[in-house]
Amino acid sequence: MATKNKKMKMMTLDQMKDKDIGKVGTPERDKYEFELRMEVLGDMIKSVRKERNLTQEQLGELIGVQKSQISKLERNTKNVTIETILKVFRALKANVRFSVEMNESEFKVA
Amino acid sequence: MATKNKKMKMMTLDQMKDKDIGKVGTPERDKYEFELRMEVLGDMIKSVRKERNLTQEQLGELIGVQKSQISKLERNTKNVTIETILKVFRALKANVRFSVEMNESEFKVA
DNA sequence: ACAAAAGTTTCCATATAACTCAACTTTTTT
DNA sequence: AAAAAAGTTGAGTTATATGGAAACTTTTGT
Repeated sequence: MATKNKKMKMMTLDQMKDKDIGKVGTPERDKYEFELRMEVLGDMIKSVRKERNLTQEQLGELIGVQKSQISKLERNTKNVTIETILKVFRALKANVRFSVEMNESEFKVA
Repeated sequence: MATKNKKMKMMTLDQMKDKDIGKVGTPERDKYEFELRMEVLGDMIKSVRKERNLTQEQLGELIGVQKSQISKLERNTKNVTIETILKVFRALKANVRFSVEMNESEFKVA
């Protein structure tokens, strides 16, 4: 495990990538969340899928699409719609949350 | 203000709606974030736009689209792509974050 | 080293998101 | 109460996301 603290519930995707999600099998962790930047959404899907021990084909079956479609989503070959994102993560029993944060300072009225 | 605590940095969209974002002008708050559920993304855009004191037309100009397009986005007439979401919030100088949380328990391997 | 499984890529069709323009409605201002 | 500003709606166009099928490549297992 990359982190020292056992109370760790949040991790970035980079952290995830670093330690390779596949290897992490600590059973104490029954629920956690991690953030992601938009560009890495595909990696996000892949990570969660792996965590669920599913192949692209199996995930595809859950959703009702071919494995090639899953591959495309994971590899970010297209700009993706919200509906698709939700569909995928719903199948993976994962909740998606969006958050928006405003940095007041940076905005100047024209 | 709907909340008692001044350290409040997180609020749901429902809370936002309740108190009408337009009225909230407390200057102490230089940066905050709130979550949103997918279905209310349009409201999210509207709220942030209002916070920025922009009209739909002005926001449209920033992005390079007509005000009617902004209206449609705010009114959730369509399923929207990530690119569009990012484009809008980027114009509003707001950072979007997606987070995914897995609920281990709910998943059963078939 | 071979076979099987998993993942990727290309070509293609179809559905729909993104967008404009113009007319219309609602809200705000004076 | 009128005018102006802001927001909404509908019709139509264009770009592109979704998806399938099949061949291909990479990885994993034996």
